[in-house]
Amino acid sequence: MNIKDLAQHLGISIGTVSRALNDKPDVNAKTRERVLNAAVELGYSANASGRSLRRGTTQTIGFMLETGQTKLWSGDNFFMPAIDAMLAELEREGYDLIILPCHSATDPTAFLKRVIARGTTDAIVVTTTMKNDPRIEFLLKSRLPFLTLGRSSLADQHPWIDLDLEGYVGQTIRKLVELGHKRIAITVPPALSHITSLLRQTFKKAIAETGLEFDPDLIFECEVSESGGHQVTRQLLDMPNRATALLLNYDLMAFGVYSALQEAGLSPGKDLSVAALRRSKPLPFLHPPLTAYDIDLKELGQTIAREVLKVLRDSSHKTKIAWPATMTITESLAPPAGS
Amino acid sequence: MNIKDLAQHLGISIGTVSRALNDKPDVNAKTRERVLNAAVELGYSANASGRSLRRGTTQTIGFMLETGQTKLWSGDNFFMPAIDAMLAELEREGYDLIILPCHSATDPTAFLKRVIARGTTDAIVVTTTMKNDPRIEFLLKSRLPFLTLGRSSLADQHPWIDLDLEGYVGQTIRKLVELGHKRIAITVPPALSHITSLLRQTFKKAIAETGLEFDPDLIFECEVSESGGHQVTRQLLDMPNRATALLLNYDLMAFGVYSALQEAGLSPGKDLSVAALRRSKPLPFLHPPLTAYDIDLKELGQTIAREVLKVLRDSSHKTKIAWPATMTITESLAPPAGS
DNA sequence: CATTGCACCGTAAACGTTTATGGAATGCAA
DNA sequence: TTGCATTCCATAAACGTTTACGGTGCAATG
Repeated sequence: MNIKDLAQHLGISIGTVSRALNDKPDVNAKTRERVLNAAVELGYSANASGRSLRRGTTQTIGFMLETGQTKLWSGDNFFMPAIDAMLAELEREGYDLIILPCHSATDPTAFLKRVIARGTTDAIVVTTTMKNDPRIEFLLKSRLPFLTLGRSSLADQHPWIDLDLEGYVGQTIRKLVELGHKRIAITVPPALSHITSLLRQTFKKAIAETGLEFDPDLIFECEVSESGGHQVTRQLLDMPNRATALLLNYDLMAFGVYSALQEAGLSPGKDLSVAALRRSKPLPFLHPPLTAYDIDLKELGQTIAREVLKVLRDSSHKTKIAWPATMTITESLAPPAGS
Repeated sequence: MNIKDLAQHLGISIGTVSRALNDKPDVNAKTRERVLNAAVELGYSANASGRSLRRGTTQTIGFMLETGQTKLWSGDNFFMPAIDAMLAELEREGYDLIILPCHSATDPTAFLKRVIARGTTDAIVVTTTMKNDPRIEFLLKSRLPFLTLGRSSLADQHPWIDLDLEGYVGQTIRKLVELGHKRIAITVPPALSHITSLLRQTFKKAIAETGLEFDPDLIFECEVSESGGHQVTRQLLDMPNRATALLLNYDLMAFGVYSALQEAGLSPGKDLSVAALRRSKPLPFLHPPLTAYDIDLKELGQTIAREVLKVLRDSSHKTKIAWPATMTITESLAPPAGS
């Protein structure tokens, strides 16, 4: 089903068919209608290769995903609701979205290089951005518009959207201090990730701003999982001058935290205040429910879509968005035991 | 960076460059080497549109995903490890994989129609297959090779790979009967899904085969979530002649089951045997650990990739695979309380 | 009636590849 | 020397679009 077939079927030239389908001038209203009807009737859609070869544009946004990653930005079903929202937003502007999965064993930069050279997308959204990310150096040299989810060390040179972790940390700590806590702990993922150093710095800064004393031993670098939470809690409980509040960088760790507390005859909230930076999943069976930040993934997806289009249309546009979220405070936060 | 640029840079014709890059004959060994070196040096990859326009093939497999779906085949991070394995397998054969997300509000059949008409992929993998699935009727009429994950009512006419739920259910029930259980319950998702009717039939058949009496009241149609599990357990405990074993179609429901049991002063395993059909996530903090089927997602991904290529190369090839899994039996299965 | 302007349409070039075809150069046998 | 096969390469067509350009027919205008 070519444009040629369609033209033949209608008894007109392919030029006219193309103009009719693309809302160009120089085509009679009746003819246009005939063409449009025939197109839906025969199920014609312009061949993607032919069109983009001629146009020099694919009308497609790429969303690069590294399979085998389970960091803050990629894990679980975090992306699905955001992608759903992106799709709706992009469709209104006539763009498609495809997800480009990069195999865990292939070099992400080489992968990007091929994608760009082949011209499969007009712009690209990059996930799981790392602090020193070779992909970004490469993208900056290329001409392809891109937007990162997460910040790299070159954040000032490229458009990005990131969770406002600084904000979440600061707000939580202020709340804890307000409740009377003096020794506050935090978990951070193992070194590689940009998040690790960001959290470390932010935590230190936030503690300093409240006038508390900063103790590096209260930063726990640990596995991002349920058992990681369990382990950290055991460590924490064994400390001589132990913390009275714990800030988790991943909500599911709370399972481990809660169970470790129970094993020690302690209860969350009362004996140890617990909060998480981002709620990745509703956890209705944690008692008490967990204090955490709820992110509006739908709105986030919309924003990602809008911003990537802005960058696409104006390459000088440098989006920099620290994404806000609202903390839902529950009984997992309480004044420290002694007070 | 065209093939023309590359040819000019080397001082030879584009025809020779193309032949060199594609391992065709009629090109001097030295010339070929020069071309290949220049290609990597200048970062040349053939433009996708040009190539596939000429070749009539995109060397790409599509993986259709419906965002906003959280059924057995799509939810959570189920796909990621499988896709990772698919990528590795496809790469060896020179194929790429792209994920095609379909917005929750757009008609999946129309979406497919566009994808096919535009010729974006050479074959397609369809997920969240439903019992009466209009997508499949359409795909059967089209010429595009496809493979479904899950079975439709037209399963005998198209290639599919599906979880061997019949096997899992049968094996579990035999095990329970062996332990002495006489009244066994099962949960099924709300009606729409193919899985619902499949599970109903399979359950009935498996019960009959063991010689037990079939009681339709022991099939609980409920929400696929933690709170769904909670609700079902409450219902179950309130029955006069209550079941002594419960088979969950979704492992995370176990959170709700366990907590409802505890609230009633009962304990999982001892007072109610609990098993799940598929372990979607390790749940280290359930005590006792949950009996469930563990699926080898890596091998599954490899198989999906291999089979879709078979279908692509031989359209008469009709893959039909009920995917096996091994049950890990724990103390969540025990003889019924009275025995 | 001749001229002009306009609305509409067909023609052909171009996008970046691949590949069938032909042709130049070389080597070798007669 | 000629003839012929072989090796290597250049040329050009083709894939399905879009779009600049020119052309036709008709109405309006002088």
